[in-house]
Amino acid sequence: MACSSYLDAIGVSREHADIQRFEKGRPVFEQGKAPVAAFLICSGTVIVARLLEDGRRYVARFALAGDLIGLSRFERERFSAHALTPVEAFRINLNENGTPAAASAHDVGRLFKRTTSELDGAYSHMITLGQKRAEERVASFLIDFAERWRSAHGETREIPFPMNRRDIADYLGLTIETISRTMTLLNKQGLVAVYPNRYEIFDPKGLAAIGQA
Amino acid sequence: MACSSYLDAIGVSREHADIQRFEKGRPVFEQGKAPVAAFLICSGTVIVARLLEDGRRYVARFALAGDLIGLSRFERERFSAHALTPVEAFRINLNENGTPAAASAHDVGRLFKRTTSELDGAYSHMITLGQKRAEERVASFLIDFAERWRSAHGETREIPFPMNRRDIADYLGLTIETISRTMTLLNKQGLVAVYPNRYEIFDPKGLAAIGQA
DNA sequence: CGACTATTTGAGCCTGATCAAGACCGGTGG
DNA sequence: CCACCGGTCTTGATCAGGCTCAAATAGTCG
Repeated sequence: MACSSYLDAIGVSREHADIQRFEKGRPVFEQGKAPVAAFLICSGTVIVARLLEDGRRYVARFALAGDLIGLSRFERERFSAHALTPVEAFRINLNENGTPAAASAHDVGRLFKRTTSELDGAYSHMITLGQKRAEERVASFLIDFAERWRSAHGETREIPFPMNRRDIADYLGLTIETISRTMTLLNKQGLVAVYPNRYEIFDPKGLAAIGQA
Repeated sequence: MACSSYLDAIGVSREHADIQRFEKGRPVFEQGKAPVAAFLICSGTVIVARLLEDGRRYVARFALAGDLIGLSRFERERFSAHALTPVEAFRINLNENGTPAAASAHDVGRLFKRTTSELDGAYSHMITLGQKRAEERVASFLIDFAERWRSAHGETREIPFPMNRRDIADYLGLTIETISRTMTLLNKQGLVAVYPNRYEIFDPKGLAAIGQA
């Protein structure tokens, strides 16, 4: 099974990783509860989000096959993770310093490298949130997600939206109306074709030029 | 010297860490150049920022004594780091997987934990950028920075601004004018006293209530 | 003291939020 | 097969928070 190659990539052996299945809509872990473990997504899409006191929601990331979630260790989970589609994931038990139980120094090194690149991704997303206008945000999301989707699922012409507009809005710090309007705009410019639950990029360069930075 | 306790915290021994001094305004490392090493700030303040093609700037963080910078490993530095004040820092050489040369598994574990908490900080800042209004952003910055300043320099009534308004603006995704106006507002509400290069918090709870989330 | 820069303040505008319909889509049952 | 229904998405009109442009003021350093 291809999934075990993901395990190899972080240096966790099969016998330390239980595979777990989640139906669409089910929580993988929940904000406020005691942390259970990290999960290595094997198939499907997971949304990682935090709910603020006043009801606003902040979406931190969309995790695809090959992605690790639930690494940061605190007394309570800071985020909820939910399956946007049926999900298969390896459950990886962690010891109290946040490294996988039964991992070698070399493996921790690989995990560490992964974490620093997640950190880099987080900083990139901050730029999106702090400095970009609506059109730029949506364009970079469409490019970014397509790229990640393809690296997880292979080259496909069309990319699905496993998430809804609300999810995208909360991820990009915009409203659903602005997401919709902006996508329509990019559509009319002939850069992409956007449908309710999938899209296709016609002009990657043009889109990238807008998403830039 | 107190600084070496910072080294202990990440499990790097004195002999693997050269101390280096930077004058105010000097780069610690520069965007686009080949990465040199990580630095553990020992005294002073460092600003970590990225310049976008179109001239916009994004400030990722302000690093104080005890903070580590330059950990993420890529072919080229993604950020520049500059001394906002005179800075002393330990230079920590890294091997290609991004872990300190000559660190034990246990030490890498500690470093790893530090990185995950930096990641958590990054996610919190994303909330600030994606979901908060100007007043909320400035309030949380003032609280946050005061807290970090005090944990690095001890309890002081007044907190200095080692950075200028432009730096704060680029950190919060706002303009200098909005920073200025908002601070004046918080000032008039009696929550803080803001001067050009220092401030004092009068009502931590009230300020926190605004900065919330 | 004077030149220069950083910060504050002011006025008007624009982007994206809000409020409000309307269209579309998928599923269900007659 | 199609009418209906609930939710999601799109589109429209208006509003407001924060940006832009502009000028005054306050610091800073020689």
